Amino acid sequence: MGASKTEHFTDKQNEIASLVKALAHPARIAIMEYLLKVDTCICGDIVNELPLAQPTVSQHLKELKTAGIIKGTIEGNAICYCLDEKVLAKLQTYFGNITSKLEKRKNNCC
Amino acid sequence: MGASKTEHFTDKQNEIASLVKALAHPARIAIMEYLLKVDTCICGDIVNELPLAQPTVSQHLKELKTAGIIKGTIEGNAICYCLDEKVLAKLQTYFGNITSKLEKRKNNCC
DNA sequence: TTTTAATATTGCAATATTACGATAAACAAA
DNA sequence: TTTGTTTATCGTAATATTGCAATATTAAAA
Repeated sequence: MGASKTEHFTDKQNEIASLVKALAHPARIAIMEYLLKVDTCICGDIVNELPLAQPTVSQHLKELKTAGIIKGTIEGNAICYCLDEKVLAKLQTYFGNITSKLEKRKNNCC
Repeated sequence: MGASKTEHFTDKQNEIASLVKALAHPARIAIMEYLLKVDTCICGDIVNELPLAQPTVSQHLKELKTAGIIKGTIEGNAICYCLDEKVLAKLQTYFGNITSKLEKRKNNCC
């Protein structure tokens, strides 16, 4: 086994799980935070920012890109990366709905 | 390898990554949504709600519990599960900060 | 053209995850 | 006590993830 049984869940559940999975590693959280910090697209120095070898960083970037969290456009012989606002807004909305539903209910039985 | 190099990242980055990782599977998203839907602690029928075998569900519940997303209290010979509002609020705040920072910057160069 | 710099891909080893049958443990009910 | 119900754990197979050295690719610069 080892493969998730995605076919049994709703599209929305699979979508959220896949977005969240793309961020389920400290290196990818760090990449997102770095792209946020520099406050612009960054062309180049992502590898130098992380305590990981270049192929490893490249792999993490690929996962973020595949999930849609970041976008990368070729800029000369470097690549310009930035965050996709829409996709991150999706996550914010999702967790916002969850906590607002939880706040409304005040029967905290546990 | 296969093991994440968590020691190279900040505590906060590791914490968020670990929370997010606990939700990085459609079954665990489904469990969270079910606990939200029933609008109370639920004692029992989580296994019946999911298209997975009982040991598999038990394992997913354990991961959610270890990460702190859910709490489980023994209730007779059943177990009463519910969401931990505080932990989910942490995620909401995190993604809220990210999107609000992204919205402020209007230099969308990509 | 040759060199240099930036990024991607390949291949592989170590480890983690997912899933479930079998079984155990805990406890209520008969 | 025996039985049934609920949940956890063990063991194991299949698959995925993580990390990096080696190498390839791409394009600017010399």
